[in-house]
Amino acid sequence: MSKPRINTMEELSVAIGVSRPTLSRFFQDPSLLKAKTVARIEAGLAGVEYVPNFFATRLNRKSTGMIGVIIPYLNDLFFTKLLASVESAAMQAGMTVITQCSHSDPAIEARAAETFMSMSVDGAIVAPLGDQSDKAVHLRLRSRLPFVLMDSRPSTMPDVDYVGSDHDQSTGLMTDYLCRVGEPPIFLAMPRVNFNALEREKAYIARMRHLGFDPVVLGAGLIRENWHFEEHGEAVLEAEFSQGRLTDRSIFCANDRVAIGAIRAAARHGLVPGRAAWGGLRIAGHDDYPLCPFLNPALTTVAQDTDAIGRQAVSRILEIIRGEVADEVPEITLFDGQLKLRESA
Amino acid sequence: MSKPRINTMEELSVAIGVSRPTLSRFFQDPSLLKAKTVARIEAGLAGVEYVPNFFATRLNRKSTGMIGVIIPYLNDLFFTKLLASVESAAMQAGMTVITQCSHSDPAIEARAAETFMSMSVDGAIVAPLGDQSDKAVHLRLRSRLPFVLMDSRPSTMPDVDYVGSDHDQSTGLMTDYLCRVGEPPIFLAMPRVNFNALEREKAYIARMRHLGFDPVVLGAGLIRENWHFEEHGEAVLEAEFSQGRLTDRSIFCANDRVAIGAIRAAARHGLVPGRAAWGGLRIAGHDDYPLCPFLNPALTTVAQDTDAIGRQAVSRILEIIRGEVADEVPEITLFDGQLKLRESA
DNA sequence: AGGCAAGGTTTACGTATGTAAAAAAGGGAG
DNA sequence: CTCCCTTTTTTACATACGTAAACCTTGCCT
Repeated sequence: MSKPRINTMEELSVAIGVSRPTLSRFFQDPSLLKAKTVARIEAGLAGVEYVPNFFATRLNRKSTGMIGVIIPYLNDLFFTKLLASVESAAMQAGMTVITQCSHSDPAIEARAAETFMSMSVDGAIVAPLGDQSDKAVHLRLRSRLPFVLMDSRPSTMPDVDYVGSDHDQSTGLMTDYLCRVGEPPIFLAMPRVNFNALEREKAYIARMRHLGFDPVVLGAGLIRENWHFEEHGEAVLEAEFSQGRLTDRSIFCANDRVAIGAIRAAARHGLVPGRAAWGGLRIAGHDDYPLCPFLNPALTTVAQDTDAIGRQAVSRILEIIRGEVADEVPEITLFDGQLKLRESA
Repeated sequence: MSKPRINTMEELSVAIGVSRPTLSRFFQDPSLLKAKTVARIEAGLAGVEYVPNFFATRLNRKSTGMIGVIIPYLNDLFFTKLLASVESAAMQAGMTVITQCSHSDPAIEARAAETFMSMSVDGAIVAPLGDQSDKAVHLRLRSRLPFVLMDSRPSTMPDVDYVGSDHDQSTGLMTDYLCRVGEPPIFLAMPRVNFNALEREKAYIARMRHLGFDPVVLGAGLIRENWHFEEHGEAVLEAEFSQGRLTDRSIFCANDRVAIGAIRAAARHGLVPGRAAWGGLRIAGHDDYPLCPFLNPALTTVAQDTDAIGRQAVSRILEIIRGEVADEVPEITLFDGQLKLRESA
């Protein structure tokens, strides 16, 4: 019942009665052939089990049609959203995306980079780890193939193509809002797993100073460098609330997952953050994690435009691949954040 | 300053002064060579920029050392946890994982399968879509290479290797618990995006009958086939609560994301689910989504052992790859769920 | 010194396809 | 019917490495 299996183009050519080079052209671009020939090949193909060999195909081509993406961490909906956006844009451009997750381990990140070079991907989009990232790996990758950083970047690589959010703007936006309608906020820092952590902290401090308030950063001391953000947020605020401190303050969390932990800590102490709530406690986040609207209370936050970031990263890497860029002129694209006013602040 | 770039093994062999076949053996297994030779090659390699060509390497090998994984949806922490577990197990076995997400689109799933066949992955682990999945695609993949289904499976493929949770057990566990300490639960169904949705529903009904209670399934009518689970849970219960119905009942949600929406709906009506709470409303979930402990109230649920599932899927595919199995004897491995008693029920 | 074994080198062929150039076939117009 | 143009086939070579067999070194042992 099953179709006869054919392993090589050679076999296929005798089975269909068309020459192998013609088949080769057919698989690359059927429009190069006469409609009649195309029909004949397609008919033959329908009665047969054949898949062209990926490796042989790419071996002797200039372009592999693949773009490699490295993300630092999988169990975070922010990165999955970003990845989905990248994949969608790449697919639309006819590219195959190879994703590797570095699992917050520099060694794995390096191995992924090695794999990409070995596979001659047409370009690489990398969301780096923080200081742990081996800069030499990024530089080596960049020297070998089109390369763009995404989501966060080291301050030591200011001259590399980069697509991300404007954290001065987004953090400023939220700081402004919180100052305008209530007590100036305290900043609840996040683990320093990437460069954004520090960038947002700095942006908050700068904005507060600009507004004439004293910045206060919380939780920077006991920050462990891991991805258990909720735990971190809860632990820091639990320590405060249990001493009766901060129960009527405004708390701006470095990201939504920290804020989720913060809200949890508040709940354990019978506190309900939110403008209308009794007591004056407010909690805000950053990123617009998909679950924000469903939290209790719904989390006020500032959204990163992950869709735009993903699309722009792909669009930029395609430009570089196609050589449509002046060399040595890296492009930095920053997207604005958008205020999402909900219940918690 | 940068090292001279070398593109082929041939070039490398003249640069180092070792024959190409020797280099080939070096890259595959240095232990085949004398320590002195290995040292010489490594020294040469250190002064040079060379990465073996992935495609050429795999072209003429029997094994590619890759295993392909298809997951249906990225923006769900359950699948990312599962994927992380698979990747970790595969890496430990020295395999490279190629992940493709079908984005809940059968066409993309088919394309991913095609890619895997084309790349001659050593085996494929597939978490299928629901009824939309093209069964022919799975069967074709299975006929070509080692294949195991993961997480959910169609009832029409009972004779295929499968690793997942025992939903009769897990759903029964929660049903038992809810019946024992309170009002028999209503079941809040989830969108039918995969086969687990229906399987859990059936398991609930069977267990309720067995306990002598009348099963009641909610939300099965307005189920849209998409992954907006939280929205679904909130909408269904909003409709009930706003009519004053179900406010003192036990509600067993088909998964945690539905439960998150359910809790949200409750909160909007001033209801706080939980055993100790006033009113008697209880809400429970399924899966142990990573955020469960941080919800307000913390969600009582039954955990799937994603780590075991991922490891077993890899371990099984490796068995098949190595031919350590009697043919035609598919293995079905189901892991037990574990009750996670928290606050909401 | 001669014999022997281990490790390396040479040589040659295989892998499945891309690609280019020359030769042949086909089809339409005059 | 013949010429010309387009499409396809033929032929040949390229891609980067795996693999096997025969040959050559080297060093050790007797």
